[in-house]
Amino acid sequence: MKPNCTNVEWHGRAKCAVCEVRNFVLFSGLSSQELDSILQPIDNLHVPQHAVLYEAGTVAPSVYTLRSGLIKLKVDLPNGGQRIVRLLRPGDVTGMETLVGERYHHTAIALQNTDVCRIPRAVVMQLDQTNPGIHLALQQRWQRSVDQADHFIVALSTGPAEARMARLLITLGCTGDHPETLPSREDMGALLGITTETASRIMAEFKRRGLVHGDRGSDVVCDRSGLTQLAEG
Amino acid sequence: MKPNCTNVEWHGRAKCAVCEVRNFVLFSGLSSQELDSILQPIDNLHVPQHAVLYEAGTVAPSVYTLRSGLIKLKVDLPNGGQRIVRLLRPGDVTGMETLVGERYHHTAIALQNTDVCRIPRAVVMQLDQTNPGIHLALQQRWQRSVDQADHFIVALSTGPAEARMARLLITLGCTGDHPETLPSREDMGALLGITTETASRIMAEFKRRGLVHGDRGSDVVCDRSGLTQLAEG
DNA sequence: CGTTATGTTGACCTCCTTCAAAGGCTGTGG
DNA sequence: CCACAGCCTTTGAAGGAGGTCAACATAACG
Repeated sequence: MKPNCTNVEWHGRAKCAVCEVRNFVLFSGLSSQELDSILQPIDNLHVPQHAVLYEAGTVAPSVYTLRSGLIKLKVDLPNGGQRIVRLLRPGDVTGMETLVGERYHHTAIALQNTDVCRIPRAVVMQLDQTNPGIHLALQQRWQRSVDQADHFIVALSTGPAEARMARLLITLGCTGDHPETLPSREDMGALLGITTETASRIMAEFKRRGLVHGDRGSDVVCDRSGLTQLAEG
Repeated sequence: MKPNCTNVEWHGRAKCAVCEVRNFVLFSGLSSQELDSILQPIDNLHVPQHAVLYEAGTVAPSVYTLRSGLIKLKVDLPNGGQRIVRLLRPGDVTGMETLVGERYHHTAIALQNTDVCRIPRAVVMQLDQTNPGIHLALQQRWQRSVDQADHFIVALSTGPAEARMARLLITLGCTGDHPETLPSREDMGALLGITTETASRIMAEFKRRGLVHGDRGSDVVCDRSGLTQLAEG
């Protein structure tokens, strides 16, 4: 049986386009047979909203690429709270810490219904050694993690809460075009290092000022330029 | 002429012990000649306190390893302020973003008198391809950057300012044993996302409570257990 | 020495947290 | 279908934490 990635009859295959691993492998000049043997161990998983993809401290040698949805990486604080340190969007890779260590450093939880590919660490390591394309892609993913972490420090943990919230909405891709599904107020708080109540108050104020228009529920459309202005002040 | 790294007559060679690049190269089974040709382009630089090692946005294909001293990586904020996103200590590597892009993402400034090795990116890339040991070391360095960035989010940007300051002192290795040279109050503020005044007030309060004992100037000895208790509350 | 950065302290006010209560939305069972 | 429970969100009031602005002290430096 062919692995999902190369099986044209698999219904979820359209989303593979964002999978770096598959893309690089496909263009690496391997034979179709070699290709299949490499891709075989790659599992496609559906992670329902609020489900845990992996838990901090767990030993499980797998790397994940996000095909659709939204995932938060959080760490639990000694006082019982939590702090979200990264948001994963389609195309992002997570769990790379298992390439150099054995345990996950965060707990990964789906904020929306999400599809991921689970790639055994051995597969990544093998490809990394034999395929220069994968090698570069891996480095880029690593750097991307660093960049995203830096963004959390600079944009989401610096300045007054209002400006941070504005930056969060922009980061989430809340444009004026299409409605965007936002995280809960609690998660917003954990993202920005503020309380749930403050997050709620700020969002309510944004709605009153017309910076976000709520088409009922948590689906909103944002005033990009207005938010950008707030983000800088 | 022999490169510094392998020249036993070079006065600064003692500090090479912390240099991952050198260590891995030395044990890679290369001939002495090959070794020299690889290490030749590696420059040793002294970076005086307050000097800029590299500037954000600059194109300069070099990676640096820190041999001694302390360096801050900062980004400039739109409002004129600055935010420190990482601290580099001996053994750390920085500038790895130039392995996958061309520009530095931060400005690197020495907080103390510092010694670094400047390694052309081409050297790193070549070693990365030919030497599995270097390859793993690189990945570990990348992961270390991610871990440190996460630490800045979780420990230095979460909770009340007092707890964050306590965590900063612990992070800086302020034990009860030997006196530790601290950054300026302004830099502490940029590290924690608070104002210089608040940083000063908290440190003054710590001294009054006997959590840090100032042997004049910015050299202090800390009460580790007391700080640890504050850091968790 | 004066001059200039850096650290300290005070007063005031804003922002954010805390604690509490009330309002909405959803699912479930009668 | 309705009632009710449970969860999330919103809002209020009060207090505390941190920011701002300003004065002053102290140390570094020519």
